[in-house]
Amino acid sequence: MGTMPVDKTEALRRTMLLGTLDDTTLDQLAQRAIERKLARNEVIIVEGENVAGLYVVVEGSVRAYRTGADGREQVIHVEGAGGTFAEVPVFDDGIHPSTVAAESDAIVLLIKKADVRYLCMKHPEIGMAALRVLASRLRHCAELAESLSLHEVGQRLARFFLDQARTNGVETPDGIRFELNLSKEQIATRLGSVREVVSRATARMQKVGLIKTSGRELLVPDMETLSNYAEGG
Amino acid sequence: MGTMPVDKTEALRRTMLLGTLDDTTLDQLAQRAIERKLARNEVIIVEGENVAGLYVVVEGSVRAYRTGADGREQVIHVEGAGGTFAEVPVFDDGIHPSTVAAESDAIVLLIKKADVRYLCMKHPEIGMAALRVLASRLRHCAELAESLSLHEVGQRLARFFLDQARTNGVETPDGIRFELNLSKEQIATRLGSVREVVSRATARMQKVGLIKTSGRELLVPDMETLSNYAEGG
DNA sequence: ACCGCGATGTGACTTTAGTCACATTCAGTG
DNA sequence: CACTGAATGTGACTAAAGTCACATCGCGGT
Repeated sequence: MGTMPVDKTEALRRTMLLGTLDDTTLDQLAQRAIERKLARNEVIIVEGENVAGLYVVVEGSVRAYRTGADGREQVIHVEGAGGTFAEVPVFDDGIHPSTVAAESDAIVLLIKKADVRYLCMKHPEIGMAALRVLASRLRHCAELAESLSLHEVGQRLARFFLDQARTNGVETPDGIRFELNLSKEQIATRLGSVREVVSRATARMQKVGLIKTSGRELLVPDMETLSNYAEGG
Repeated sequence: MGTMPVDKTEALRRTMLLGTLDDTTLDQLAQRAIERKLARNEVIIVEGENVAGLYVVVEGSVRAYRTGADGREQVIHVEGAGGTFAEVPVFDDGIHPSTVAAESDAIVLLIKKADVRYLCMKHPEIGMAALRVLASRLRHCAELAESLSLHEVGQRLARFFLDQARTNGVETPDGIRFELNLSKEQIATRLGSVREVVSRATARMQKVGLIKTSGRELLVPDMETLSNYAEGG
Protein backbone atom coordinates (compact mmCIF):
# COMPACT_ATOMS: atom_id res chain seq x y z
CA MET A 1 0.00 0.00 0.00
CA GLY A 2 0.92 3.64 -0.36
CA THR A 3 3.77 3.01 -2.77
CA MET A 4 2.30 5.25 -5.45
CA PRO A 5 2.19 8.95 -4.74
CA VAL A 6 -1.25 9.92 -3.46
CA ASP A 7 -3.58 11.84 -5.72
CA LYS A 8 -4.74 14.32 -3.13
CA THR A 9 -7.34 15.93 -5.34
CA GLU A 10 -8.97 12.59 -6.07
CA ALA A 11 -8.92 11.71 -2.42
CA LEU A 12 -10.72 14.92 -1.49
CA ARG A 13 -13.26 14.44 -4.22
CA ARG A 14 -14.25 11.08 -2.78
CA THR A 15 -15.29 12.58 0.54
CA MET A 16 -18.85 13.26 1.52
CA LEU A 17 -17.81 16.65 2.73
CA LEU A 18 -15.95 18.12 -0.23
CA GLY A 19 -17.11 16.00 -3.13
CA THR A 20 -19.32 18.71 -4.57
CA LEU A 21 -16.55 21.25 -5.01
CA ASP A 22 -15.36 22.22 -8.49
CA ASP A 23 -12.01 20.96 -9.74
CA THR A 24 -10.09 24.18 -9.35
CA THR A 25 -11.08 24.71 -5.75
CA LEU A 26 -10.42 21.07 -5.04
CA ASP A 27 -6.94 21.40 -6.56
CA GLN A 28 -6.09 24.46 -4.54
CA LEU A 29 -7.25 22.71 -1.42
CA ALA A 30 -5.27 19.61 -2.27
CA GLN A 31 -2.12 21.63 -2.69
CA ARG A 32 -2.53 23.16 0.72
CA ALA A 33 -3.34 19.83 2.36
CA ILE A 34 -0.70 18.06 4.37
CA GLU A 35 -0.28 14.34 3.88
CA ARG A 36 0.56 11.95 6.64
CA LYS A 37 1.20 8.21 6.62
CA LEU A 38 0.30 6.19 9.66
CA ALA A 39 1.30 2.76 10.83
CA ARG A 40 -1.32 0.48 12.36
CA ASN A 41 -2.15 1.66 15.88
CA GLU A 42 -0.15 4.85 15.51
CA VAL A 43 -1.82 7.69 17.38
CA ILE A 44 -2.60 10.81 15.36
CA ILE A 45 -4.52 12.83 17.90
CA VAL A 46 -4.34 12.60 21.64
CA GLU A 47 -7.46 13.30 23.65
CA GLY A 48 -7.44 16.88 24.95
CA GLU A 49 -5.04 18.11 22.32
CA ASN A 50 -5.60 21.07 20.02
CA VAL A 51 -5.84 20.01 16.41
CA ALA A 52 -4.80 22.10 13.43
CA GLY A 53 -7.65 21.19 11.16
CA LEU A 54 -9.83 18.62 9.54
CA TYR A 55 -8.48 15.19 8.63
CA VAL A 56 -9.49 13.25 5.56
CA VAL A 57 -8.91 9.51 5.42
CA VAL A 58 -7.37 8.63 2.06
CA GLU A 59 -6.54 5.02 2.72
CA GLY A 60 -7.05 2.59 5.57
CA SER A 61 -9.16 3.53 8.56
CA VAL A 62 -8.93 5.19 11.93
CA ARG A 63 -10.73 4.88 15.23
CA ALA A 64 -11.59 7.52 17.81
CA TYR A 65 -11.76 6.27 21.37
CA ARG A 66 -11.57 7.30 24.98
CA THR A 67 -9.57 5.57 27.66
CA GLY A 68 -10.84 4.89 31.15
CA ALA A 69 -8.88 5.03 34.38
CA ASP A 70 -8.25 1.27 34.26
CA GLY A 71 -6.97 1.45 30.70
CA ARG A 72 -10.07 0.06 29.06
CA GLU A 73 -10.97 1.71 25.78
CA GLN A 74 -14.32 2.74 24.40
CA VAL A 75 -14.39 3.33 20.68
CA ILE A 76 -16.60 6.29 19.83
CA HIS A 77 -16.36 5.97 16.13
CA VAL A 78 -14.50 4.51 13.20
CA GLU A 79 -13.85 6.19 9.91
CA GLY A 80 -12.71 4.58 6.67
CA ALA A 81 -11.37 5.88 3.37
CA GLY A 82 -13.39 8.84 2.12
CA GLY A 83 -14.36 9.86 5.62
CA THR A 84 -13.29 12.79 7.71
CA PHE A 85 -12.54 13.26 11.38
CA ALA A 86 -11.79 15.95 13.96
CA GLU A 87 -14.76 18.00 12.75
CA VAL A 88 -15.80 18.83 16.26
CA PRO A 89 -12.77 20.91 17.23
CA VAL A 90 -12.67 22.43 13.76
CA PHE A 91 -16.10 23.90 14.25
CA ASP A 92 -16.19 24.73 17.95
CA ASP A 93 -12.50 25.43 18.46
CA GLY A 94 -12.26 23.24 21.52
CA ILE A 95 -9.85 20.44 22.32
CA HIS A 96 -10.24 17.09 20.64
CA PRO A 97 -12.69 14.96 22.62
CA SER A 98 -11.04 11.61 21.95
CA THR A 99 -7.83 9.91 20.99
CA VAL A 100 -7.57 8.91 17.35
CA ALA A 101 -5.36 6.09 16.08
CA ALA A 102 -4.96 4.14 12.87
CA GLU A 103 -6.93 0.87 12.79
CA SER A 104 -4.78 -0.29 9.91
CA ASP A 105 -1.90 1.33 8.08
CA ALA A 106 -3.42 4.51 6.75
CA ILE A 107 -2.91 7.74 4.87
CA VAL A 108 -4.62 10.93 5.93
CA LEU A 109 -4.68 14.51 4.75
CA LEU A 110 -4.89 17.52 7.00
CA ILE A 111 -6.79 20.61 5.90
CA LYS A 112 -6.26 23.66 8.02
CA LYS A 113 -9.14 24.87 10.19
CA ALA A 114 -9.14 28.23 8.51
CA ASP A 115 -9.45 26.64 5.07
CA VAL A 116 -12.40 24.54 6.15
CA ARG A 117 -14.16 27.49 7.69
CA TYR A 118 -13.49 29.63 4.67
CA LEU A 119 -15.01 26.95 2.48
CA CYS A 120 -18.12 26.76 4.61
CA MET A 121 -18.60 30.51 4.39
CA LYS A 122 -17.78 30.81 0.72
CA HIS A 123 -19.66 27.71 -0.44
CA PRO A 124 -22.66 27.25 1.82
CA GLU A 125 -23.36 23.86 0.27
CA ILE A 126 -20.15 22.68 1.90
CA GLY A 127 -21.47 23.97 5.17
CA MET A 128 -24.63 22.00 4.59
CA ALA A 129 -22.64 18.90 3.81
CA ALA A 130 -20.73 19.40 7.04
CA LEU A 131 -24.01 19.70 8.89
CA ARG A 132 -25.14 16.42 7.39
CA VAL A 133 -21.93 14.76 8.47
CA LEU A 134 -22.21 16.01 12.02
CA ALA A 135 -25.88 15.07 12.15
CA SER A 136 -24.98 11.55 11.12
CA ARG A 137 -22.26 11.37 13.77
CA LEU A 138 -24.72 12.50 16.36
CA ARG A 139 -27.15 9.81 15.31
CA HIS A 140 -24.54 7.13 15.72
CA CYS A 141 -23.34 8.50 18.99
CA ALA A 142 -26.85 8.60 20.44
CA GLU A 143 -27.29 5.05 19.24
CA LEU A 144 -24.11 4.08 21.03
CA ALA A 145 -25.20 5.72 24.26
CA GLU A 146 -28.56 4.01 24.11
CA SER A 147 -26.92 0.68 23.44
CA LEU A 148 -24.53 1.04 26.33
CA SER A 149 -27.24 2.04 28.72
CA LEU A 150 -30.21 -0.04 27.70
CA HIS A 151 -28.94 -3.21 26.06
CA GLU A 152 -26.82 -6.02 27.33
CA VAL A 153 -23.67 -7.17 25.66
CA GLY A 154 -25.28 -9.98 23.70
CA GLN A 155 -27.76 -7.59 22.15
CA ARG A 156 -25.10 -5.04 21.40
CA LEU A 157 -23.09 -7.72 19.66
CA ALA A 158 -26.09 -8.75 17.62
CA ARG A 159 -26.61 -5.15 16.56
CA PHE A 160 -22.99 -4.96 15.61
CA PHE A 161 -23.25 -8.05 13.42
CA LEU A 162 -26.43 -6.74 11.83
CA ASP A 163 -24.68 -3.53 11.03
CA GLN A 164 -21.70 -5.29 9.52
CA ALA A 165 -23.94 -7.58 7.52
CA ARG A 166 -25.83 -4.62 6.09
CA THR A 167 -22.74 -2.68 5.10
CA ASN A 168 -20.26 -5.42 4.14
CA GLY A 169 -22.44 -8.43 3.62
CA VAL A 170 -23.23 -10.30 0.44
CA GLU A 171 -26.34 -12.40 -0.17
CA THR A 172 -25.81 -16.13 -0.44
CA PRO A 173 -28.28 -19.03 -0.58
CA ASP A 174 -27.87 -19.68 3.14
CA GLY A 175 -27.94 -16.10 4.32
CA ILE A 176 -25.81 -13.01 4.44
CA ARG A 177 -22.11 -13.56 4.63
CA PHE A 178 -19.32 -11.15 5.45
CA GLU A 179 -15.76 -11.02 6.58
CA LEU A 180 -14.97 -9.91 10.08
CA ASN A 181 -11.44 -8.61 10.21
CA LEU A 182 -11.53 -7.65 13.84
CA SER A 183 -10.22 -9.40 16.89
CA LYS A 184 -12.58 -10.09 19.79
CA GLU A 185 -10.63 -7.49 21.65
CA GLN A 186 -11.37 -4.86 19.02
CA ILE A 187 -15.03 -5.76 18.92
CA ALA A 188 -15.14 -5.50 22.68
CA THR A 189 -13.80 -1.95 22.67
CA ARG A 190 -16.51 -0.98 20.22
CA LEU A 191 -19.28 -2.59 22.24
CA GLY A 192 -18.04 -1.26 25.52
CA SER A 193 -17.15 -4.60 27.00
CA VAL A 194 -14.19 -6.96 27.32
CA ARG A 195 -12.77 -9.76 25.25
CA GLU A 196 -13.97 -12.66 27.38
CA VAL A 197 -17.55 -11.49 27.48
CA VAL A 198 -17.65 -10.97 23.75
CA SER A 199 -16.13 -14.39 23.23
CA ARG A 200 -18.89 -15.99 25.28
CA ALA A 201 -21.64 -13.98 23.70
CA THR A 202 -20.43 -15.05 20.27
CA ALA A 203 -20.32 -18.68 21.33
CA ARG A 204 -23.87 -18.46 22.64
CA MET A 205 -25.17 -16.91 19.45
CA GLN A 206 -23.40 -19.57 17.47
CA LYS A 207 -24.88 -22.33 19.58
CA VAL A 208 -28.46 -21.18 19.07
CA GLY A 209 -27.85 -20.82 15.35
CA LEU A 210 -28.14 -17.07 15.09
CA ILE A 211 -24.78 -16.94 13.37
CA LYS A 212 -22.26 -19.36 11.92
CA THR A 213 -18.58 -18.58 11.93
CA SER A 214 -15.71 -20.16 10.09
CA GLY A 215 -12.40 -18.44 10.39
CA ARG A 216 -12.84 -14.79 9.62
CA GLU A 217 -16.07 -15.45 7.74
CA LEU A 218 -19.38 -14.89 9.44
CA LEU A 219 -22.77 -16.00 8.20
CA VAL A 220 -26.14 -14.68 9.31
CA PRO A 221 -28.74 -17.24 8.20
CA ASP A 222 -31.64 -14.97 9.03
CA MET A 223 -31.41 -11.25 9.61
CA GLU A 224 -34.94 -11.15 10.97
CA THR A 225 -34.23 -13.56 13.79
CA LEU A 226 -30.97 -11.87 14.63
CA SER A 227 -32.74 -8.55 14.68
CA ASN A 228 -35.31 -9.85 17.14
CA TYR A 229 -32.55 -11.13 19.35
CA ALA A 230 -30.93 -7.71 19.23
CA GLU A 231 -34.08 -6.11 20.55
CA GLY A 232 -34.23 -8.40 23.52
CA GLY A 233 -36.16 -11.39 22.14
CA MET B 1 -46.39 31.12 33.38
CA GLY B 2 -47.07 31.76 29.73
CA THR B 3 -49.97 34.08 30.39
CA MET B 4 -48.48 36.91 28.38
CA PRO B 5 -48.31 36.49 24.63
CA VAL B 6 -44.87 35.28 23.59
CA ASP B 7 -42.53 37.69 21.84
CA LYS B 8 -41.36 35.28 19.19
CA THR B 9 -38.76 37.60 17.75
CA GLU B 10 -37.15 38.10 21.15
CA ALA B 11 -37.21 34.38 21.75
CA LEU B 12 -35.40 33.66 18.51
CA ARG B 13 -32.85 36.36 19.19
CA ARG B 14 -31.88 34.69 22.44
CA THR B 15 -30.82 31.48 20.72
CA MET B 16 -27.27 30.52 20.00
CA LEU B 17 -28.30 29.56 16.53
CA LEU B 18 -30.15 32.60 15.26
CA GLY B 19 -28.98 35.33 17.60
CA THR B 20 -26.77 36.97 14.99
CA LEU B 21 -29.54 37.61 12.46
CA ASP B 22 -30.70 41.13 11.73
CA ASP B 23 -34.05 42.33 13.07
CA THR B 24 -35.95 42.17 9.82
CA THR B 25 -34.98 38.60 9.06
CA LEU B 26 -35.67 37.64 12.63
CA ASP B 27 -39.12 39.18 12.39
CA GLN B 28 -39.98 37.40 9.20
CA LEU B 29 -38.83 34.16 10.72
CA ALA B 30 -40.83 34.79 13.87
CA GLN B 31 -43.97 35.35 11.87
CA ARG B 32 -43.56 32.06 10.12
CA ALA B 33 -42.77 30.20 13.33
CA ILE B 34 -45.41 28.05 14.94
CA GLU B 35 -45.85 28.29 18.66
CA ARG B 36 -46.70 25.38 20.86
CA LYS B 37 -47.36 25.14 24.59
CA LEU B 38 -46.47 21.98 26.41
CA ALA B 39 -47.48 20.58 29.74
CA ARG B 40 -44.88 18.88 31.92
CA ASN B 41 -44.05 15.45 30.48
CA GLU B 42 -46.04 16.06 27.34
CA VAL B 43 -44.36 14.38 24.37
CA ILE B 44 -43.55 16.63 21.42
CA ILE B 45 -41.64 14.22 19.23
CA VAL B 46 -41.83 10.47 19.19
CA GLU B 47 -38.72 8.50 18.35
CA GLY B 48 -38.74 7.45 14.71
CA GLU B 49 -41.12 10.17 13.65
CA ASN B 50 -40.54 12.67 10.87
CA VAL B 51 -40.29 16.19 12.16
CA ALA B 52 -41.31 19.31 10.29
CA GLY B 53 -38.46 21.50 11.38
CA LEU B 54 -36.28 22.93 14.05
CA TYR B 55 -37.64 23.61 17.53
CA VAL B 56 -36.64 26.54 19.68
CA VAL B 57 -37.23 26.42 23.42
CA VAL B 58 -38.76 29.70 24.53
CA GLU B 59 -39.61 28.81 28.06
CA GLY B 60 -39.12 25.79 30.31
CA SER B 61 -37.03 22.87 29.17
CA VAL B 62 -37.25 19.62 27.28
CA ARG B 63 -35.46 16.30 27.37
CA ALA B 64 -34.62 13.92 24.55
CA TYR B 65 -34.46 10.29 25.54
CA ARG B 66 -34.65 6.76 24.26
CA THR B 67 -36.68 3.98 25.77
CA GLY B 68 -35.43 0.44 26.19
CA ALA B 69 -37.41 -2.77 25.84
CA ASP B 70 -38.05 -2.91 29.58
CA GLY B 71 -39.30 0.66 29.64
CA ARG B 72 -36.21 2.18 31.16
CA GLU B 73 -35.29 5.56 29.76
CA GLN B 74 -31.94 7.00 28.86
CA VAL B 75 -31.85 10.75 28.53
CA ILE B 76 -29.61 11.80 25.66
CA HIS B 77 -29.83 15.48 26.24
CA VAL B 78 -31.68 18.30 27.90
CA GLU B 79 -32.31 21.69 26.44
CA GLY B 80 -33.46 24.81 28.27
CA ALA B 81 -34.79 28.20 27.18
CA GLY B 82 -32.75 29.64 24.33
CA GLY B 83 -31.79 26.21 23.09
CA THR B 84 -32.84 24.35 20.01
CA PHE B 85 -33.60 20.71 19.28
CA ALA B 86 -34.34 18.33 16.41
CA GLU B 87 -31.36 19.68 14.46
CA VAL B 88 -30.33 16.21 13.39
CA PRO B 89 -33.37 15.41 11.23
CA VAL B 90 -33.43 18.97 9.97
CA PHE B 91 -30.00 18.58 8.47
CA ASP B 92 -29.92 14.97 7.38
CA ASP B 93 -33.60 14.51 6.65
CA GLY B 94 -33.87 11.30 8.61
CA ILE B 95 -36.29 10.33 11.34
CA HIS B 96 -35.92 11.75 14.80
CA PRO B 97 -33.48 9.62 16.80
CA SER B 98 -35.15 10.08 20.18
CA THR B 99 -38.36 10.93 21.92
CA VAL B 100 -38.62 14.49 23.18
CA ALA B 101 -40.82 15.57 26.07
CA ALA B 102 -41.21 18.62 28.25
CA GLU B 103 -39.26 18.48 31.51
CA SER B 104 -41.41 21.28 32.87
CA ASP B 105 -44.28 23.20 31.35
CA ALA B 106 -42.75 24.76 28.29
CA ILE B 107 -43.23 26.86 25.20
CA VAL B 108 -41.52 26.03 21.94
CA LEU B 109 -41.43 27.43 18.45
CA LEU B 110 -41.22 25.38 15.30
CA ILE B 111 -39.31 26.71 12.31
CA LYS B 112 -39.82 24.79 9.11
CA LYS B 113 -36.95 22.71 7.78
CA ALA B 114 -36.93 24.63 4.53
CA ASP B 115 -36.62 27.93 6.36
CA VAL B 116 -33.68 26.72 8.39
CA ARG B 117 -31.91 25.38 5.35
CA TYR B 118 -32.57 28.53 3.43
CA LEU B 119 -31.05 30.53 6.26
CA CYS B 120 -27.95 28.39 6.32
CA MET B 121 -27.45 28.85 2.60
CA LYS B 122 -28.25 32.54 2.54
CA HIS B 123 -26.39 33.48 5.72
CA PRO B 124 -23.40 31.19 6.05
CA GLU B 125 -22.70 32.51 9.53
CA ILE B 126 -25.92 30.80 10.59
CA GLY B 127 -24.61 27.62 9.07
CA MET B 128 -21.44 28.05 11.09
CA ALA B 129 -23.46 28.62 14.23
CA ALA B 130 -25.37 25.43 13.51
CA LEU B 131 -22.09 23.60 13.08
CA ARG B 132 -20.96 24.88 16.46
CA VAL B 133 -24.19 23.70 18.03
CA LEU B 134 -23.91 20.22 16.53
CA ALA B 135 -20.26 20.02 17.49
CA SER B 136 -21.16 20.80 21.05
CA ARG B 137 -23.91 18.16 21.04
CA LEU B 138 -21.45 15.64 19.75
CA ARG B 139 -19.01 16.48 22.49
CA HIS B 140 -21.65 15.90 25.13
CA CYS B 141 -22.85 12.74 23.53
CA ALA B 142 -19.35 11.29 23.36
CA GLU B 143 -18.91 12.23 26.97
CA LEU B 144 -22.11 10.40 27.81
CA ALA B 145 -21.03 7.28 25.96
CA GLU B 146 -17.68 7.29 27.69
CA SER B 147 -19.34 7.75 31.05
CA LEU B 148 -21.74 4.90 30.49
CA SER B 149 -19.03 2.56 29.34
CA LEU B 150 -16.07 3.43 31.50
CA HIS B 151 -17.35 4.86 34.75
CA GLU B 152 -19.51 3.40 37.45
CA VAL B 153 -22.67 4.98 38.70
CA GLY B 154 -21.04 6.72 41.67
CA GLN B 155 -18.56 8.43 39.40
CA ARG B 156 -21.20 9.38 36.91
CA LEU B 157 -23.23 10.93 39.69
CA ALA B 158 -20.21 12.87 40.89
CA ARG B 159 -19.67 14.18 37.38
CA PHE B 160 -23.28 15.16 37.23
CA PHE B 161 -23.04 17.12 40.48
CA LEU B 162 -19.85 18.80 39.30
CA ASP B 163 -21.57 19.83 36.15
CA GLN B 164 -24.57 21.22 37.99
CA ALA B 165 -22.34 23.02 40.44
CA ARG B 166 -20.42 24.68 37.62
CA THR B 167 -23.47 25.81 35.73
CA ASN B 168 -25.99 26.58 38.49
CA GLY B 169 -23.82 26.86 41.56
CA VAL B 170 -23.05 29.90 43.66
CA GLU B 171 -19.94 30.35 45.83
CA THR B 172 -20.52 30.35 49.56
CA PRO B 173 -18.06 30.29 52.48
CA ASP B 174 -18.49 26.52 52.83
CA GLY B 175 -18.38 25.61 49.18
CA ILE B 176 -20.50 25.72 46.09
CA ARG B 177 -24.21 25.51 46.60
CA PHE B 178 -26.97 24.86 44.11
CA GLU B 179 -30.54 23.77 43.88
CA LEU B 180 -31.34 20.37 42.51
CA ASN B 181 -34.86 20.34 41.16
CA LEU B 182 -34.77 16.79 39.95
CA SER B 183 -36.11 13.63 41.46
CA LYS B 184 -33.78 10.68 41.96
CA GLU B 185 -35.70 9.02 39.21
CA GLN B 186 -34.93 11.84 36.79
CA ILE B 187 -31.27 11.86 37.73
CA ALA B 188 -31.17 8.12 37.20
CA THR B 189 -32.47 8.38 33.64
CA ARG B 190 -29.74 10.89 32.89
CA LEU B 191 -26.99 8.76 34.35
CA GLY B 192 -28.25 5.58 32.78
CA SER B 193 -29.18 3.88 36.02
CA VAL B 194 -32.14 3.40 38.31
CA ARG B 195 -33.60 5.27 41.23
CA GLU B 196 -32.43 2.92 43.98
CA VAL B 197 -28.84 2.88 42.82
CA VAL B 198 -28.71 6.65 42.59
CA SER B 199 -30.27 6.92 46.02
CA ARG B 200 -27.55 4.74 47.50
CA ALA B 201 -24.76 6.45 45.62
CA THR B 202 -25.95 9.81 46.93
CA ALA B 203 -26.11 8.49 50.48
CA ARG B 204 -22.56 7.17 50.21
CA MET B 205 -21.23 10.47 48.90
CA GLN B 206 -23.02 12.26 51.67
CA LYS B 207 -21.58 9.94 54.30
CA VAL B 208 -17.97 10.53 53.21
CA GLY B 209 -18.56 14.27 53.11
CA LEU B 210 -18.22 14.80 49.37
CA ILE B 211 -21.59 16.53 49.35
CA LYS B 212 -24.13 17.83 51.84
CA THR B 213 -27.80 17.88 51.04
CA SER B 214 -30.68 19.62 52.73
CA GLY B 215 -33.99 19.43 50.95
CA ARG B 216 -33.51 20.48 47.38
CA GLU B 217 -30.26 22.28 48.21
CA LEU B 218 -26.97 20.61 47.56
CA LEU B 219 -23.58 21.76 48.78
CA VAL B 220 -20.20 20.73 47.41
CA PRO B 221 -17.62 21.64 50.07
CA ASP B 222 -14.71 20.97 47.77
CA MET B 223 -14.91 20.67 44.01
CA GLU B 224 -11.38 19.33 43.84
CA THR B 225 -12.11 16.33 46.04
CA LEU B 226 -15.36 15.62 44.27
CA SER B 227 -13.56 15.81 40.96
CA ASN B 228 -11.00 13.25 42.09
CA TYR B 229 -13.78 10.95 43.19
CA ALA B 230 -15.37 11.33 39.77
CA GLU B 231 -12.19 10.12 38.10
CA GLY B 232 -12.09 7.00 40.19
CA GLY B 233 -10.13 8.15 43.25
C1' DA C 1 -55.05 18.72 60.92
C1' DC C 2 -55.78 14.85 57.92
C1' DC C 3 -55.49 12.32 53.63
C1' DG C 4 -53.28 10.57 49.75
C1' DC C 5 -49.73 10.12 46.53
C1' DG C 6 -45.42 10.69 44.72
C1' DA C 7 -40.67 10.56 46.13
C1' DT C 8 -37.23 8.19 49.04
C1' DG C 9 -34.44 4.99 51.81
C1' DT C 10 -33.20 0.32 52.54
C1' DG C 11 -32.70 -4.68 53.04
C1' DA C 12 -32.34 -8.96 50.52
C1' DC C 13 -31.68 -11.26 46.39
C1' DT C 14 -30.66 -12.13 41.22
C1' DT C 15 -28.35 -11.23 37.22
C1' DT C 16 -24.82 -9.47 34.26
C1' DA C 17 -20.51 -8.01 33.64
C1' DG C 18 -15.73 -7.91 34.56
C1' DT C 19 -11.41 -10.18 36.47
C1' DC C 20 -7.97 -13.78 36.81
C1' DA C 21 -5.68 -17.76 35.51
C1' DC C 22 -4.64 -20.96 32.31
C1' DA C 23 -5.19 -24.15 28.38
C1' DT C 24 -5.47 -24.13 23.41
C1' DT C 25 -5.30 -22.70 18.76
C1' DC C 26 -3.62 -20.03 14.87
C1' DA C 27 -0.60 -17.58 11.91
C1' DG C 28 3.61 -15.97 10.38
C1' DT C 29 8.63 -16.59 10.33
C1' DG C 30 13.22 -18.21 10.44
C1' DC D 1 8.37 -27.69 10.26
C1' DA D 2 9.16 -26.26 14.76
C1' DC D 3 8.88 -21.92 17.50
C1' DT D 4 6.85 -17.80 19.17
C1' DG D 5 3.54 -14.49 20.15
C1' DA D 6 -1.01 -13.09 19.46
C1' DA D 7 -5.71 -14.36 19.69
C1' DT D 8 -9.18 -17.29 21.74
C1' DG D 9 -12.02 -20.29 24.76
C1' DT D 10 -13.28 -21.40 29.35
C1' DG D 11 -13.87 -22.23 34.31
C1' DA D 12 -14.16 -20.04 38.74
C1' DC D 13 -14.76 -16.07 41.32
C1' DT D 14 -15.85 -11.03 42.51
C1' DA D 15 -18.08 -7.02 42.10
C1' DA D 16 -21.41 -3.84 40.42
C1' DA D 17 -25.88 -3.06 38.98
C1' DG D 18 -30.61 -3.92 38.77
C1' DT D 19 -34.99 -5.94 40.85
C1' DC D 20 -38.43 -6.56 44.37
C1' DA D 21 -40.80 -5.50 48.36
C1' DC D 22 -41.92 -2.54 51.75
C1' DA D 23 -41.47 1.12 55.17
C1' DT D 24 -41.28 6.09 55.47
C1' DC D 25 -41.39 10.77 54.48
C1' DG D 26 -42.97 15.22 52.78
C1' DC D 27 -46.06 18.10 50.82
C1' DG D 28 -50.10 19.97 48.42
C1' DG D 29 -54.96 19.96 48.71
C1' DT D 30 -59.33 20.04 51.13
